[in-house]
Amino acid sequence: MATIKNVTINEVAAAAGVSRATVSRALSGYGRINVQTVEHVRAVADRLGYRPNALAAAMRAGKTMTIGLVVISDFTNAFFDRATKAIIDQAKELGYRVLIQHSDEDIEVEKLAVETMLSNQVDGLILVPSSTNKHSHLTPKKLGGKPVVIIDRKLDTEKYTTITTGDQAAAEEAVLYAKENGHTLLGFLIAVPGIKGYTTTAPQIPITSVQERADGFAEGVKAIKPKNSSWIYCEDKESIAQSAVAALLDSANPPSIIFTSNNDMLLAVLKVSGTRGLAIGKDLSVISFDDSPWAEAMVPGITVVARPVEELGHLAVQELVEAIGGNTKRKEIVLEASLIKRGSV
Amino acid sequence: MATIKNVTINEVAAAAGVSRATVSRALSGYGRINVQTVEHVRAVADRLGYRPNALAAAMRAGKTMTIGLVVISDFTNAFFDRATKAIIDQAKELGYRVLIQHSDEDIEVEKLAVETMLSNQVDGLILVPSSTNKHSHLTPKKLGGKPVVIIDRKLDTEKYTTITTGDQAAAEEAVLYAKENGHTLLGFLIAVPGIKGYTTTAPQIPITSVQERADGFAEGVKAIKPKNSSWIYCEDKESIAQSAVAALLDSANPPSIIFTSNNDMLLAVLKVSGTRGLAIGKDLSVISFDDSPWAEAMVPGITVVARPVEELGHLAVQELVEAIGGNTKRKEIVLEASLIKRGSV
DNA sequence: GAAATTTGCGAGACCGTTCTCGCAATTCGT
DNA sequence: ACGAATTGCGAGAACGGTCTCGCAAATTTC
Repeated sequence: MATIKNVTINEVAAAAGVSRATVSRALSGYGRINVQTVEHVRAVADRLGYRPNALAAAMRAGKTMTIGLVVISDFTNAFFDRATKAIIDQAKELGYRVLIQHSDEDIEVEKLAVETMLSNQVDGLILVPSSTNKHSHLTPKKLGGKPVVIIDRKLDTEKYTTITTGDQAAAEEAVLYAKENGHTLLGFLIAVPGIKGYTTTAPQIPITSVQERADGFAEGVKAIKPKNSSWIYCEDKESIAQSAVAALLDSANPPSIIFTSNNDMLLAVLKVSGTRGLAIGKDLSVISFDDSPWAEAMVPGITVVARPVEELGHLAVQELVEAIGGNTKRKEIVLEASLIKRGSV
Repeated sequence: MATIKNVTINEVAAAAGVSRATVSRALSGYGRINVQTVEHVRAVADRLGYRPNALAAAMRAGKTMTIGLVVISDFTNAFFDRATKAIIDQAKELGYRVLIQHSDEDIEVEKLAVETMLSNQVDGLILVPSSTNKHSHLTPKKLGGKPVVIIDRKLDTEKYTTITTGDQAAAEEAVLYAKENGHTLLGFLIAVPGIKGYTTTAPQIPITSVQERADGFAEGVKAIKPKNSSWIYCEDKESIAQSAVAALLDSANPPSIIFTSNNDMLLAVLKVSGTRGLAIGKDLSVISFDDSPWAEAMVPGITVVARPVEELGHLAVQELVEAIGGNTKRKEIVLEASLIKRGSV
């Protein structure tokens, strides 16, 4: 492979007839240096096509201007893609680069990813945690003092800056809205990572945001006292989800509206109702979590709980950069989610 | 910010009572070294929580095991998100990390992104080019000999390894399929970056994949000789796209089927037809580019040209890593796109 | 015009690894 | 038992920057 030697600061120094130190001063703009020298060095550097080695600078400075993002990768759910984009762009805005790894909802993969990030000397981490209670790899000692911002979910500790959305209130609001529209037979389809198949008895939910949604639904049910409410907790897998939907629809008291905890579940509802010839918004209503362009464009539009994804991503970077800058104050930020009413109810 | 000093190889060496060189040998497993020494050093390193500094290693080795990905960010279109995921995961598989920047279809941003990547000493680049003919920033000299793999689109040169999908054939196939279904009034809605508003006269299309789609459609039209075919070239923006769709539908000879060049355009068609009460698959048919979970789940399902995104991403990494390894042979890989027939026609 | 201050720049240490070289100690061969 | 080969390890250079320190020259001050 073309071993084209990179131009280093030494070559520039030699060509300009000055020392390395002077070149560094000229290009980085610090210390005392003659204006003409600066111009001369700049010209020579340009001519040689000099490109500073960010690695070397980072080593000396102890800062890489890189942040690590460890995120679930689940792209039926536009949430993490949009968050990722927001994070990358805001990071660029603040002069940072982003290194990304996927944890795939697996705590061991997450640990490895964090390890990789730290080994690459990221200045800080943004993390969607795979587990609520397993965070021994995130202690300040393990992180070498590097700050971390937790997004989308909470941990069972208050040690870390966390940015989440208020899903419980929004979930409850969704249920109340269903009652306003005359629904008294409710179905809930909750995707739960880590379980196999589906079950009607509430399992341990390892993700706080999902737990919040379930809690919010439950609060709503308590408030509106519907004729019936059926709950299914489901593995996040297309075929399983479809069976779960079928089970809901085939039960003795089938729901007139189904609440889904994410877009995967929503798609399962759409698919099954589609094959059964049930018209969404007429024969069967549905409310889901997380908005997307297609939820809006569908006919009828899907009523969703929309979360401020871009805001969350931007904030995460901002908070992280502040923490990198030395602000050790822990924060717990909860952004507001809102119900967007469309034709699916 | 907690300035917790990282444990370096020097501390490990001191604690183990050996030299730096021996620690390095013990942990990296090269050179001549006593087995017991290895065990001892390993134990000490573990006890101290030593984490090698990948930056320092990279500097010495001249390799960062990091690849740079410069991609358009356009997430109505799941294409680039899926590709990004595939690339990150395949890179991890091969021991590489991924640094990501968005070019937003802007050549200047792209240049800057490439510059940043190189400054960060990536071992190679995967790039979705913003421009067909502006690639002076990609010459071997500018890249410092680092290899690059171009994906999704071609350049007007044959100097680079390129991985694309055969969109033209698939587009033509889509048109033929429309005829089979009795359509003789065709509408084409092509998203063209860089133009303002929409136009019915064919503009310069700066993206080869989009050009291919247009060409394929045109070939199809030539082959089936429909009663009428209307073309609209459109800025990739929601409101504009909707006006364009309205214009198509309000024309003297409105199409019975609309072909869209991407998902943004598809969504515009769905939205406008929705508000007008036109039933997709009955009153109006549609075929789009790029498959997605929701195109499948909709009722009726959307007929699409599906491109092998994950395969493309995997291949891109594989080819790049080969090139990093020293394989200088340029390749031009074209993957096959296929028509997935659903109810929207 | 001499002392004090300021200016501009070079020498060299340093960041944390890897890896070559050479040296002493051990093992081997006959 | 003595030279040859092998083994294990330490010293130190190198990667490409940044930055402190100190020195000489230029400028200012009274």
